[in-house]
Amino acid sequence: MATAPTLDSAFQALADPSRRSMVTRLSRGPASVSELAAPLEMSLPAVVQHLDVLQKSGLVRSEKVGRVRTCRLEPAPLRAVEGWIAEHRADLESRLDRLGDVLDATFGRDG
Amino acid sequence: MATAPTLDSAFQALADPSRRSMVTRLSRGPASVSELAAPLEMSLPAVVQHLDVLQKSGLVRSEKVGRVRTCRLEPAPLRAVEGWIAEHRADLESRLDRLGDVLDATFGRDG
DNA sequence: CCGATACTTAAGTGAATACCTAAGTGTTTG
DNA sequence: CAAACACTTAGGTATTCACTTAAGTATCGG
Repeated sequence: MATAPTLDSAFQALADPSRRSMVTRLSRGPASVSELAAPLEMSLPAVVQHLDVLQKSGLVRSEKVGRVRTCRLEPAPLRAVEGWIAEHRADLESRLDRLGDVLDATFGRDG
Repeated sequence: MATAPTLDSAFQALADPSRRSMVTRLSRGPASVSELAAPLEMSLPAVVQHLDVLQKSGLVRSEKVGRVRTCRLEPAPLRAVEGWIAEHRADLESRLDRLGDVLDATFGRDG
């Protein structure tokens, strides 16, 4: 479970709707802090705190040029989170499928 | 964004390693509260609190028969979370792919 | 029917979150 | 060079979170 610390902070980061809205915006391309802040009805420092959470989780990277900080979404942590869920859903659903088969075999496929 | 409230609580629920360990256990089949608690080094009430979080998020459902409560994983919220991430990752990566194409076209495919 | 089992409820605590306002620090622009 | 701009830092508050212990409440097994 070496990937656990990343999953923790990534799931945590994605748990907040404001941060998900920032991720949605960034999935369409890089953006400045002000651009990320624009649709959110909160102070700029609050937005920056959300951005910190996203950066600490590795989901977002940013660099400052002049006075504007440009933020980008990172694919890797997104893939890690998607992978974790996909595995568990696959385990669950294959088991549910087999259960369906058993029920079919026991009671007949057209019940 | 009608699915947002579910995503909130589902991501939140999955942000904790104890709760993810419970989900992992349940992806292999139904389990009682004590079975979920066994590998976790915390009190039973703490485990039940985590279970409540999982249930309120819709990820887990449970029913009590006699004195034992049996918990199961629900596929739907797992699919919703996976879908949200898949969409955003797809947007991001297709954009990164196109960026790669542009760089290739500008500088040549073998640099 | 009595003790063990499997939770369940209640109440409390310390740390982490999600905001805020106010006052900075560098960068550009007129 | 002064004002506007894009953050950045500092500090404060109210709520939520992740636990804890202690004391219940229904089963079930002998």
